[in-house]
Amino acid sequence: MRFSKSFIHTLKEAPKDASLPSHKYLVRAGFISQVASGIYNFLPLGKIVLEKIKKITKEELDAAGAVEVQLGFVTPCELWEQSGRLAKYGKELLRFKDRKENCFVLGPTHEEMMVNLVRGRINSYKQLPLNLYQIGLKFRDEARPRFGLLRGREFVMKDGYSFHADEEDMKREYALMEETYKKIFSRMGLDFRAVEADVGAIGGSASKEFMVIADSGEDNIAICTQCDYAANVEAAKKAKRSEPSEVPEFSNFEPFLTPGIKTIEELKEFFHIDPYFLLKAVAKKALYEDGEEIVVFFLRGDQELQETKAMNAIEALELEDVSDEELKKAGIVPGFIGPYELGCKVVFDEELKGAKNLICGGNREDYHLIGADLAHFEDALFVDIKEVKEGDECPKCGAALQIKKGIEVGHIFQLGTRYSDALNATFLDKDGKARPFVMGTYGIGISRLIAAAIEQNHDDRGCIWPKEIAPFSVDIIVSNTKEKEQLDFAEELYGFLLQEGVEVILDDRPERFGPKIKDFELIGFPYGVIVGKGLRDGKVQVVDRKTLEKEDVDILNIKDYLLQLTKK
RNA sequence: CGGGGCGUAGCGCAGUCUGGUUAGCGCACCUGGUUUGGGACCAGGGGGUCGGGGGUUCGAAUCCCUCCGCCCCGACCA
Repeated sequence: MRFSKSFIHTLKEAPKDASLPSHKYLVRAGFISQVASGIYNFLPLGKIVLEKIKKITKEELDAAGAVEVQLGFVTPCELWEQSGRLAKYGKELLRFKDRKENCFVLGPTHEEMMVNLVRGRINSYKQLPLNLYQIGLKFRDEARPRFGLLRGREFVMKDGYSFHADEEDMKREYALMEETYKKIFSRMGLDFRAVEADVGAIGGSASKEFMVIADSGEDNIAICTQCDYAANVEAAKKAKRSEPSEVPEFSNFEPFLTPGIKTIEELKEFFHIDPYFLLKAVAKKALYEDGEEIVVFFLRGDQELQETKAMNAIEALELEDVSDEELKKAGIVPGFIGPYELGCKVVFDEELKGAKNLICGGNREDYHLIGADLAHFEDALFVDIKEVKEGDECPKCGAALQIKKGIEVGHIFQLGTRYSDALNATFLDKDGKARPFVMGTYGIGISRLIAAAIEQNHDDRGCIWPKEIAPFSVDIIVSNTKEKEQLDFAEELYGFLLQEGVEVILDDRPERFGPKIKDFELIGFPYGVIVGKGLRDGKVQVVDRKTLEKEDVDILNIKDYLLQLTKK
């Protein structure tokens, strides 16, 4: 492609509404432009990258035996009613009516459509398994779209759904998809981790997220520094700790006057005790489908509550903070909350099972209880509700965990029969009995990957594209297009590389050197060839975008040099 | 949805508080010339419903009402 005819328009200044590097650079370099909140145009450069990502995804999925289809973007409300998601999905579903007053939604995901497509066509266990996928637009009317392509309302997603006769076969496919996803993201040159994820209210089955490691990520993930353990903090575990060597001795279980001493920090000072032996109470308001209640979560004093775990523990839809006033109204004494005779639901962290020699709140203003032994609460709910922190021990190997930020670019899920049940999609098994399909579902954020790649690979000059998804691998810069020798040489090199199948762009614009090299750096082509003054001495310069190092190359060798460089 | 901010040329902004020539600057764009290895220079030029509607006023980008859009923090969300 010739730069002069390519509809590439770079900007010197970033649009003011961009904040993240990927957003700024993708707009400045002319990859995308904003249409409305969370909706973007893909300009020629952006389109090339998008197609490359699609292509890699398709190749690997096809190789794994999945089959591509394309479902309607506009889907009838009826299906959503059948699955029960029309109400549940809420405002994120963009609904509208056609001229005949039929209700439709713009598909935010396609479980319903895909199940509907398969039911009636697959009738026998002999036709299973089946893995169908599509790469296409999704629309979710997000409350707050942001960060450019990272969280748009309209976005490109690959979504796949597999159908199986039994759980075991579904798990086999799930493992195959995990391997396939790893191949896909590796080919794209990304630093990523497959992490264990929260399965949430759907429950029961496993789920993994694929995270591109980047500081601007919205998810926190715990990664083992030694083994391959990695998990979203919403699901991360840590190894069981051994008790501190210094155990406090309490002769009795009794109330103790602690005037105005409320926080863990204050208690630690007051009693000169390791917070390990303090019982921390975190009160939350839990919302359920049919009401709400106050729940108190207890942890050791040196731990923090992980809200997603806590929410799952009591099967709540949501947890909200409670004010001191609300607590008092419920007869709870903020600052002095303990498990004894507390008039609400309590949950203990699993680490507290059988714990003793504790200090806990006395449920009475200015009193704590010392020498508490949780053996009294044997029948209470003990589950993992604590947040994993930097430096905690890995549950698999015991080495230190580190916490990093990640951008979720893929998610695989053992779905089970949730949708096939709801939509009555069944097949006949060997015994001629009708059974619901056992399903898996697998997603990749295709357009989000464009932004994620740049969040991970950029410097203060612009994008640094991984080679596999870069728009063009070589940018031939003609330093001065009025110098006939330069232009002729560049044209010849351009023709040669095209013929050799190298993805090359020729910067033949009648600009000076400055803007051209700036654009090279901003757009982030992997290699630049500067055809300029050095030509007199029989040299051109090759620039590596990543290192910004320049190397003089003899014009007699440049063709081989470039072929070598861009060879896959 | 709660809190904050913004809306003036394709992009970035000044002007608004304190109403008053023809609404200005940088970049980009067009013409001519010079220049040509790190976002050139000189001269000339084109481009504006000042987000929309309503109001106050002799007079509104500027004051008031209202609607819309966009961004940020949070809540939410795969």
